[in-house]
Amino acid sequence: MAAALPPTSALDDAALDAAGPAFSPLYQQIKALITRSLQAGEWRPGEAIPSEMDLAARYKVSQGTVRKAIDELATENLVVRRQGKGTFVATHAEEQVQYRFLRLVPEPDQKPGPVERRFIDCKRLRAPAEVARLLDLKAGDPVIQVRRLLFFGGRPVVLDDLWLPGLLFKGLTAERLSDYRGPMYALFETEFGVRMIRAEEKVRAVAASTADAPLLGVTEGAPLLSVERRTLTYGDKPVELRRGLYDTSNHHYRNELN
Amino acid sequence: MAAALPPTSALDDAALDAAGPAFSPLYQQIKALITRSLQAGEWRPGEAIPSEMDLAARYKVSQGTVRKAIDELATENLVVRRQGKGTFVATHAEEQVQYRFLRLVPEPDQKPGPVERRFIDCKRLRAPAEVARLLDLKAGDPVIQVRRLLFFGGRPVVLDDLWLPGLLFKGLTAERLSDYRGPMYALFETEFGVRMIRAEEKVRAVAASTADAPLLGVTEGAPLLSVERRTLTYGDKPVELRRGLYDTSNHHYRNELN
DNA sequence: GAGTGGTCTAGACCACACT
DNA sequence: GTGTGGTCTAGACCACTCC
Repeated sequence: MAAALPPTSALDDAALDAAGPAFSPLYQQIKALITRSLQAGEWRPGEAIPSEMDLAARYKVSQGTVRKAIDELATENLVVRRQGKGTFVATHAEEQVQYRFLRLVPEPDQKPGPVERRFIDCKRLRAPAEVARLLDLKAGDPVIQVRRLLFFGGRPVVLDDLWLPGLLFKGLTAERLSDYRGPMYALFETEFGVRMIRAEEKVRAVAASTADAPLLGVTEGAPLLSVERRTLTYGDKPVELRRGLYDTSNHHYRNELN
Repeated sequence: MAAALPPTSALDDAALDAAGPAFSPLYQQIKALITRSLQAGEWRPGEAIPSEMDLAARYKVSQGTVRKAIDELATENLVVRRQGKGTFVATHAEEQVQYRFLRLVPEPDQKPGPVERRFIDCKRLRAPAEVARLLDLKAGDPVIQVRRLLFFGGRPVVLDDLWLPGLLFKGLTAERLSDYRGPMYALFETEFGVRMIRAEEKVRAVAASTADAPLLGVTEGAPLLSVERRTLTYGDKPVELRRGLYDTSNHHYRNELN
């Protein structure tokens, strides 16, 4: 580790004046360095990162220290370890489950039918104050709004409204969304270099509005699950806002508590 | 480790015929042994377990192996590590947050008022088929049903219905529930020796029924969040079934996706 | 067989809490 | 000071994948 400070090194007073503890374990520093390389695209999604021994040599630390750093990156789903092969940059493209963040599952008695998508709208507009605030933008900044339906077994179940920062997603059109095979987040990752890392969701029960009810094939006022998602990329920077309306007649939102 | 098999030890054919891989890392075996002691109550909730060095000596393995076992137990919230003090058996009694499993949070504009509880009912009955199935009981086995309301800032927000295996919770009465200060799971833990480890929840949007609406102070048909929880103890044994109805006018169900 | 991640060990030292 | 968990190291061997 040439650049990083050893844990016990003295710091000048100016550094100590800065906020936060002027100390972090070596493996945390290594983790931060690897994360920086991931963010900078030094290794592309799906590719292998250097082996633990290589990284240990690069950063001048022991393999065990690199291992602990990678362990944490793996539990945060930034990388995936595969014994005998290497450690790979996580991707939304080659995942076992289609939608990593979608917690909606069919009731046990339902047949898991095929999933279809229909993009209703994709337009550019100026960010309303609330959207701007949640995306860390200024009100009036360009944003892209996308509206789409998800069908399970031929029936509409999810109505999604998305807001994306216009600057990050230049050139996004309804056509590109429709043509792309695979999860939307995989397209964002490969075409726009925006990697969805984690998300926060707020779930509520709401009544179907006059406008939304026919799209989901429910009666006006029918109870729907409202799922507001704020999706973050590296450094907890928000890059997507999403409001989903779920018809939970034959599906439910599944969650595990630990 | 006297009893546990070394990772590479040969097994006779009968053992190989049994389902599952006939191998687990040493630290997993240690983890299982510690878990067994936790389950058996060798150390009570809130108490410290032996130090890593002591456990290493007891099981005849290195401290690092014990450490890895405890690390996993800590991430599963079975124990809590405190630097300089020791490792402690997790408990619902002395927690920073009142309700570890309750994901309901007030809207940002709401003042977080005091939480009050009101127990409406606590009766013994025979398990309906569905309840029995989910609790791994036989239909007709004795169960205890509890109904209660949670108030936030004086207003009813959560209506809970619980089903508990009658054999595990002998002597549970509405009075004991009302008199107890602290989370219900803490009472279960200290009075009945039943430790809630993790849970699965199914969330849906439903319309308020004629019977439930007045309890929550909403109009009939108003959209409510239905939260079905199945709570598990050691060995993933189900020990509680719970159906909550949440009024999400001023609160929401919060979730983090990774 | 070579290379990768996974496990296990033994020992050193650090940070923290109690006494 | 003593004891606890937390970090870091160096080396050995195992399990898996691919050539």
